[in-house]
Amino acid sequence: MTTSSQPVRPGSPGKPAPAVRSRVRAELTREILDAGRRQLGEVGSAGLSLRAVAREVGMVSSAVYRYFPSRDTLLTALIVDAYSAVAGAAEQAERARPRADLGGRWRATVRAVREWALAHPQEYALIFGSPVPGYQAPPDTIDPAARIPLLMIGILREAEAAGHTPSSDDDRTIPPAVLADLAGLRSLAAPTLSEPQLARAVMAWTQLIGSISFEAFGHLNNVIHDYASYFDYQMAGVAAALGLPAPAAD
Amino acid sequence: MTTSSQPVRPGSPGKPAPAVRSRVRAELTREILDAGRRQLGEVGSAGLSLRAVAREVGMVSSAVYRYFPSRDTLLTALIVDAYSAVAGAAEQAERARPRADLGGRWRATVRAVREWALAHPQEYALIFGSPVPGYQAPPDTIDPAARIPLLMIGILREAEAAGHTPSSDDDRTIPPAVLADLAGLRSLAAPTLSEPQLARAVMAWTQLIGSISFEAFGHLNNVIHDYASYFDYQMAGVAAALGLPAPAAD
DNA sequence: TGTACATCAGTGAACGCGCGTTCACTGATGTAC
DNA sequence: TGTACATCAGTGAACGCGCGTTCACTGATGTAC
Repeated sequence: MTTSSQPVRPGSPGKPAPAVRSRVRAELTREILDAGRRQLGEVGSAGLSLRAVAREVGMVSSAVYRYFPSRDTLLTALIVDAYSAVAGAAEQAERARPRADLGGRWRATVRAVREWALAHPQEYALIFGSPVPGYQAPPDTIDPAARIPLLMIGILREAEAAGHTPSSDDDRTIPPAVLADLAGLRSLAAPTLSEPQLARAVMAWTQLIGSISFEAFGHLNNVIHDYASYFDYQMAGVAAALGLPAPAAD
Repeated sequence: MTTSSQPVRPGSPGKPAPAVRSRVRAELTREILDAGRRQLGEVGSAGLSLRAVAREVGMVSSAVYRYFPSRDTLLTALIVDAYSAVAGAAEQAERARPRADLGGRWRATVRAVREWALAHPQEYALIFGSPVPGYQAPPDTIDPAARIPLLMIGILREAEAAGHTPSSDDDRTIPPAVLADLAGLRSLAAPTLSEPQLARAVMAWTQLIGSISFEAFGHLNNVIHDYASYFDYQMAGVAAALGLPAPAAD
């Protein structure tokens, strides 16, 4: 979606420069997206304007239409990019922990999401805030949006395989309608996890984004001052409820 | 904020109609706000326009300035109204349960918030979604925004007085920075609640709004289909963690 | 009760602005023979 | 290697639109004597 032209290796000296044009095209596409991202940071998604983006890239406004056929297409590309960026940050942080440190991998994941959100507030708002009115997210956004939840579920599956499961203090019976939804999710993403554990996972995901949104949108502004500590405390509780072991010492 | 003119009893026949003008003014102020609310439902907060509101009320656009000195003032009034509306809905639902049914009062509160959000998605997005870019919420919004959290804390205080406290399975030590913030909150709002319980209360508030936002903004669109059941299940877990008794039978 | 003046609500025109999108065009880059 | 043609990127003008806000004005409602 982001770059629809074929990738070209920059320095292949054999062939006589076959795709100068397409290389330039890819570069400009990226420049436009970068400018759009900067725009987003200043005026938010509803104020994103093709003309302002064109101005920043140094083009005339109509030229942008060679790259994105409409404002909504550009917005979609930015949304996909944002999902990919936050997922990439989370995956990278998670990968940096030793495989055996399941608690540490979980913590690295949630911390990375929070840190990315604070570093890119408008991009975060674009994907996790109110939907842009009149804009319908195309299916292209589904896969990138699923990466973080899948990453979290992956950790839980490994934890289960390693014998880490929640203490069964929360053995409420699950209503049938909820069970049905969870069964569907299980068949899609996590055949080995139990329904109660899957329910906890979905709630953990909700709680992660809910907490970051409260911080980013200022809803606990005069209540919690050291949000990093509060967030860690909150997420440690979530991890414990999921049966994850404490993180290894740093 | 909403209505700055003095209330006038419509049918006081003694005095010779002292304030026809101010009564008309109050009515028109309300009409403008209603139109603004309708606008909001169609185009979202960023697209809210004074001119469109004026058109809907049947005024010329400049006439609106007799009632709201700028677009942002109108937006603020709408935000305050939205906070008041959702808080009013929650308080009313809570009040309808028998005082002794602490679990039922809690459940009525969270359900009322969810139902109000689903019935007024754009107003919900206005107060709990991404902040309107370039708009700074004035202090007028703080009190109405605090009503629901205070309602929830009130239930917890009564529960504590009645001997309902969480089973101490979550007796993690709280980091000092978090403790300090919670102590500040306690002195403001809930002198009798313990810090761990206050922490759980803040998280419950986060989880409530996080869950409703996930539903309203479509983040679990193809995962949870029967969201009402899922929401009840989730919130029952939160209530149990807070030590609240199960709701009385309906 | 009646008149003179002050207050206020609403009008209509105008300001300067930015927006998304279309279109005919120029000139440069690539391709086929 | 050289020429003829096709493709493509970017230009500049124009379209029709809606926006927030200001301002001098008219006429109706209220107030003081």
